[in-house]
Amino acid sequence: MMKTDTQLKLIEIATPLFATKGFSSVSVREVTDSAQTNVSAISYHFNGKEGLYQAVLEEQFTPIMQALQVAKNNNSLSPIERLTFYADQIAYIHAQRPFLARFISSEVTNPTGYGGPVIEKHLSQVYQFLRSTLQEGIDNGDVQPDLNIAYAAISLAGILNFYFITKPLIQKFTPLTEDANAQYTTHAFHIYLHGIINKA
Amino acid sequence: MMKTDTQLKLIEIATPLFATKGFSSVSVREVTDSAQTNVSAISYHFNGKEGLYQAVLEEQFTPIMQALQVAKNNNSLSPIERLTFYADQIAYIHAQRPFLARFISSEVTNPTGYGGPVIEKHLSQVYQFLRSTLQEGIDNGDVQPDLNIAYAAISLAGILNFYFITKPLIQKFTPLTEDANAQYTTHAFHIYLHGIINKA
DNA sequence: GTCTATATTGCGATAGAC
DNA sequence: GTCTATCGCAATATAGAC
Repeated sequence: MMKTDTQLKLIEIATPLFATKGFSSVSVREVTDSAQTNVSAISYHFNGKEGLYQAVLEEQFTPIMQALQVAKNNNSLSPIERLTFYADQIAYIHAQRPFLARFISSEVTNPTGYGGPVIEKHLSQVYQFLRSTLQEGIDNGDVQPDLNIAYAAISLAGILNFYFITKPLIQKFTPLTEDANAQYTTHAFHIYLHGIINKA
Repeated sequence: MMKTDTQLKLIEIATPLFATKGFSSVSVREVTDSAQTNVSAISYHFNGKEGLYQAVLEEQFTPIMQALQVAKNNNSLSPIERLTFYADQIAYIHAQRPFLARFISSEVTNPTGYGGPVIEKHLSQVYQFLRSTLQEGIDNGDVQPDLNIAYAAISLAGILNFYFITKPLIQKFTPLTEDANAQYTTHAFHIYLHGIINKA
C-alpha cells in the first residue's frame, strides 16, 4: 500500500509530537494544524488518531527489524564480533531515528494497547538474539562460563540503550558533542566486553 | 504538614494508576471511584489533579534522596565500596517502591512540567555522585585511568536501572524469580566492575 | 480528497447543600 | 470534610458541501 503525500506529511508531523508528549497528550488538531490540513484528514487516511499512531510506530520500527535480520544471517562472524555489530547498529539506528528511544520507553512504561504488542514482539527478538549469542560465546570459550546469560543480555541492552532513552535529560546537565552517540556506544560496549570476556 | 487518611488513601490509589497509564491518561473520577470518595476531594485536598500528581511524585522520591545523602556522608568507604553501596541501594529502593522506575522513565521521556524539574534535580545529583566517585577511583589507582568518567557514569546508571524500567516487559518473555532484583543487580554490577577496574 | 460545521462524549473544576 | 449536581471546555469523530 503506497502512501500519499498527505499521509507522509501527517506521519512526519505526528512523530515528534507523539514521541515528546505521549499519545494521549497530543490532540489531532495539533497535528493537522501543523500539517496545514484539517481534522477530518486523520480519520479519512488513518481511520482515526489510533491509526495514525500505529502508522508512526510501524515506520519507527522498520530499521530495528532490518538490523536484526542482518545480524542473524551474518553467520561468518564470531559471537563477540556479532555483539560488536549489534552495538554499532544501536548507535546507527538511534542516529537515524532520534525519536525511537522515546517511543520504546514510552510504550514499555505506559503501553497503549496497540503499540504494546509491537514493542513486545521486537524486543523479545532482540533479547533472544543477545542470549543465544552470549551462549555461543561461552561455548567457544570467549566468554566467562559462569555468566548468567539472561542477566548479561539485559545488562548489554541496558548499558547501550539507557543512554539514548535519557539523552534529553543528560544534555541538561552535561555537554554532549555531536559525535557523542558513537563515542558513548564504543566506550560503554568496551566496558561491558571487558566485564564478560574470558581472561585466558 | 500532616496528611489525613483521605489524602493518604488518594495517594495510595493514584500511584499505580499514574505509574502504569501516565498522568494524562488517568481521570480524577477513576481515582476517586477506587478510593471510594468523590471528585471534589482531589480539589479540596490537593488543589486539583496536578497537585495530587506532585504529592505522589514527592512520596516516590524521598528514598532516593535519603540513600544519596547516606552514600555521600559515608567517607570511610573506598570509591569502589561506595559504588557497590550505590548498586545495593538501587535494588533496595526499587523493591521498596515498585513504581518508581515507571515514574522516572515516564518523566524523562514525556516530562509533565511539574515532575520534570523534580526528576532533573535528583538525577543530576546521582550523576554527579557517580562521576566524582569514579574520578576518585582513578586517582587512587583502583579504576582504569583511560576511562571517560561521564560515559562510565551513564553506563553504570544504565546497566543498573534499565532492568527495572523494562521489568514489566522482560517478565513477559522470560521467567523472573522473586529474588531476581538483587540477583540481577549483583550480576550486572559484577560485569561492570570487571570492566572498569585497573588490572594491577 | 479536502474542507466546514456540528454531534457527542468525557474531562477537570466548582457551587452549594449537608 | 464530604457529597451531588452542574458548568464550561476540549477532545475525537463524522455528516455533508464542494
